[in-house]
Amino acid sequence: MDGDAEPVIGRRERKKQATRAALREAALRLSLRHGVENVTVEQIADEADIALRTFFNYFSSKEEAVAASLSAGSQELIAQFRARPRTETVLQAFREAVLIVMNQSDVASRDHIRALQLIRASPTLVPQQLAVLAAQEKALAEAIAEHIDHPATPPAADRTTERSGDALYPLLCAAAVLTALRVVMNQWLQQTAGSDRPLDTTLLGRQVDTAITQLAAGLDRAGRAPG
Amino acid sequence: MDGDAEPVIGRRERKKQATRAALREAALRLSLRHGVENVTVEQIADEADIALRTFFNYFSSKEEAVAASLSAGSQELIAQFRARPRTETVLQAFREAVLIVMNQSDVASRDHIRALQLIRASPTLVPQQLAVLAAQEKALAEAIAEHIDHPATPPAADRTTERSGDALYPLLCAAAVLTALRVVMNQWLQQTAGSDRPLDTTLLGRQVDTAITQLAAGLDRAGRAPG
DNA sequence: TGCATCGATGCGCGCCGTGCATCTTTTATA
DNA sequence: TATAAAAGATGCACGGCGCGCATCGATGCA
Repeated sequence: MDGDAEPVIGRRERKKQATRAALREAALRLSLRHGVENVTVEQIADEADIALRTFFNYFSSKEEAVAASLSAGSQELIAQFRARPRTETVLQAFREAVLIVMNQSDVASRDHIRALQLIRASPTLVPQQLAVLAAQEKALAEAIAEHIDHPATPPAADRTTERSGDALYPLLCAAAVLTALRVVMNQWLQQTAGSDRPLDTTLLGRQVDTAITQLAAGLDRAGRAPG
Repeated sequence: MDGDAEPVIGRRERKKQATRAALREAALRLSLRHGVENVTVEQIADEADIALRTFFNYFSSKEEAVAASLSAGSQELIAQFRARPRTETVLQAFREAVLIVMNQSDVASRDHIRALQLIRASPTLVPQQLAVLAAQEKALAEAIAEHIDHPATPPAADRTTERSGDALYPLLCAAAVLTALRVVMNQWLQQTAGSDRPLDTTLLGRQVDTAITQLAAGLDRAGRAPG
């Protein structure tokens, strides 16, 4: 949320961010080159020209360092969702936010995609991806609650009986759409595996639309017709 | 899927399963008593009276050993879903399967709940839980595809253009309902935290219904009414 | 009964993650 | 500017982790 852009940042803070970025990028680069399993923390620290001990001041494992590349894009998605006008429904707003983030050809965005590709290639990182998503869920749930003007923590504590459905909605909706996005992204990454540069976002956009449409339609289906 | 019940099982296989179960139960018991962080693999092996080295022949970490208690319940849920008649819609069938599994007062089921409680208490295990869910997704997606009579791998490979929506559905639906179940279970475990024995499944049943109903309704909502 | 197979075990090694003490850089203050 | 305080970076050491390897013993089979 308030992650960026205090105008006054000392040299100390800048160096910390630089160190963190160097470690994050080194972890991603080496893991893409040699595979996550074949990279040691010491190699990552050397590549970034940082002491081994210092690595652990920033990340508790190499997996966490790689996953850090995901985190940025995740927060960006939440921010874009919050920027959508309230005239849009929740699912409409989410769709637009996804497309905006996808079409950013940022450096951070590129690393985000690369990290996702890496995760597809190495099952060790799947839990990390899902952990990032879990954190995203909480943030998006709050954003959704605000979007529909449903205060997250109602001051009146007496109506605890039947508001359970309403209290559930933001969590459920956030979890569902992020899960849908994950499924679509996985399919898209699978289809575009191998090709490096172009990254056809139009196809991804169509698939996001398909998934959100199905969610909005209720995604129930009848069983096989008898006989 | 085919995990159980060849009638002829030699002593060797039985001992293997016993060893695995002993390690799994020891890991869960010690973790519940002392917290996951404060338990070493050596303690688990000692508790189960198994050599330390042998532990790693079965699990690659204590987290994996604890998560094994989840896996059983997960597979049971898929099996119950497959057993539902095709006259039920996908979401109806899933709801019934969940309730059946929840009301089993099995020993395995009890361990399943205890493992979930343990996960809530120790963030180290969240990735493991999500990893189990990821595996569940794949299995449930296949079950859903069969339930709606949608062959997972159609022999005709020519219609690759517009069947993307249909191919997406099982994955999307499986991911969505399992995510919903996870959200509801987390809320329920939070509410019932502290009380050991009763485990009010009726409340859980209501919340599962609420979540599935919202999914079936499309879970879209309008933004805050302007001005 | 003898042999082949396979799991359990002990040993050793390299990596992981962290507490602690120290050094260096940055920031605040006189 | 000079100097002290604060905070991050680094080196060191230690215990746990995860696994390859060789060996032993139990099991299954002829």
